[in-house]
Amino acid sequence: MFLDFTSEVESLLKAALERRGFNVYMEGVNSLALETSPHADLASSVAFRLAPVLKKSPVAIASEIHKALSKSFDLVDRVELKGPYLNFFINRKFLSSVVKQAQVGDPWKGKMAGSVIVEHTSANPDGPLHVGHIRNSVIGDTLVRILRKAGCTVDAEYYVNDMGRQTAMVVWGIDHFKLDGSKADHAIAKVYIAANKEAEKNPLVAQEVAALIQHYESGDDPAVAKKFVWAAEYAIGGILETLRRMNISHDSFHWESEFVRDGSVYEIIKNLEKTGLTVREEGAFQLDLSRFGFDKKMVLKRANGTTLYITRDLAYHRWKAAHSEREVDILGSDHKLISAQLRTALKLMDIREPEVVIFEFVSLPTGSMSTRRGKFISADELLDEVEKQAFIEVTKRRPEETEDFRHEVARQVAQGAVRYDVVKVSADKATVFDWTAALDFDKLSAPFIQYSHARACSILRKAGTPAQFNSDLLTGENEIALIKKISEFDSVIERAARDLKPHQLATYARELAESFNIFYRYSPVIDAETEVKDARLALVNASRNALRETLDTLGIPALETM
RNA sequence: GGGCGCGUGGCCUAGUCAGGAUAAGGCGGCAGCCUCCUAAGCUGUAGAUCGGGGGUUCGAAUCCCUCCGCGCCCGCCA
Repeated sequence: MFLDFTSEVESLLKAALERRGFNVYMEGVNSLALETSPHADLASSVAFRLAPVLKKSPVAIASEIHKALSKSFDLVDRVELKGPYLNFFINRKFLSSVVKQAQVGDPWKGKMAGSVIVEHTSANPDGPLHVGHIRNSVIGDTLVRILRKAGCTVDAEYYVNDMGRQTAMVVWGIDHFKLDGSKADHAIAKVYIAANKEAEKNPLVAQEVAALIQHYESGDDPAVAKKFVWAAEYAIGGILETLRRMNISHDSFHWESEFVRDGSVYEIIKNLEKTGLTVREEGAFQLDLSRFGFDKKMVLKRANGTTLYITRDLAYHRWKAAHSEREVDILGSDHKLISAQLRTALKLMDIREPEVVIFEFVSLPTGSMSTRRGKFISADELLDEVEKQAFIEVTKRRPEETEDFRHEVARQVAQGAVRYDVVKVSADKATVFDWTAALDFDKLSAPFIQYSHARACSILRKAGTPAQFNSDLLTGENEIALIKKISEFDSVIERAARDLKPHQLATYARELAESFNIFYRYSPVIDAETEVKDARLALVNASRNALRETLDTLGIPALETM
């Protein structure tokens, strides 16, 4: 696929540069200055980089390189010299091999290896996921899928914050108010909000909550421990149900308490003590990171002896580092500082640091969300509404279908629409939640891509896949553009897996669907003359497979009819 | 006040990390395309001093400096 073409161009260019003795700039990323371009399948502007060193004009250098290029090509058709640019073009063999490879199996499966732990969602068990949380879940789950597609073995983990103040507040809330029997996570939110309200007017609540934390951490009261575990499990149960609605699941769960019970939190504290950077101030045990640019000290233990989230998280990260070759954390922008401190502390202990993907906040038109104040739009509500709208849209288009069919399509369209809306935006862009946009199923959305896939399936249902075909007959501009787009899947995956940027795959998915739709519009398949028909059917099959794999990697259902 | 992130047509966004050859999509606007494989589609058109200013460079949306605006953080919360 495209990576094969890329590496051939790289070796051609490298060999030519060596032949001319131009190996000055052969270090570093993209030293050959290769890029995709409207002027070529792959273009190099390396001549510009060599010009100041060689003291010659870029045009002259490009010309010399061009002359020095080997003439024996495999996937390259020709190299055109265009002023200072070297333009590489793919050949017929490449196009044919893409169509052929894409007929069966998963030719885009990457060659990356190694075990990766991706921690995502890890929302506190104090309420349902809201439209901000799902940015974490969708980015995380999409990265899990991308890394797997790239060839890695991935463990998706949920870190359950059962020891924090929020959970203690929930436990206190359950003791003083009634869970009302609504969906577990929503019921938990109600008592949590009520408890917070109570705490605002009654200072005794804070004391009781602190006592709960102490008892749970010391393990001296089995009844308290039972309450914490029950509350967290109850809330997480509801959260997982919501995640399932979005086609998201975790492979393993680690509880904060696990790292207290096995003593590793205390080992961490001991190890940090050895750095000589710890101090006791006002009774609290703290780590001074000022020499690394953090003006606030990192508190490891409260004055009352209990540990904090950050301390337990250090222990969890030590465990993750020991059980993987690469670890990724998905965190909201409110964790920027704390995660930087965490990485510094890990470095001090000589523990491998995680790669951290930070996403910016999702806010409401009325301001930022808050579970504690009950100010949020839940993921369940969003999914319900989107599904309702999708049902209306399906019914408009397929009124003759059964209600079951329309509901099932609506469910899968909604699932995709919600995921795509979230993943299509780069993580470092803050967004404002907008109902109108969320309920719009037009071009920059999952249904657009699902629809292309369904169209391909429809053709294949009618005409089948050809046993024999001659892909050299696929010479139309739209056909060639589509084949190229299909071939790019592997390079998109590799890049997204390396940079941890799932939105790049979302962009690719849209482009792929667009290419297919244009082909669909201009290249009739079923009515074409036999040989052309078979070749086009093969291309439809290749497109269907590429669309299916792309959707699958985005966690979006690939509907065969909609 | 300090740290980090963001600022691209009326609105939302890609491109920025690895500087290159006419700044790319969507929504909305206007004008077209269903005797033709699902029109959740396709085509055309109008609309951008890439937040402002300076700098580096043969070349800057992209790198550096500075200013402005917005977001997040600066808890013995997570």
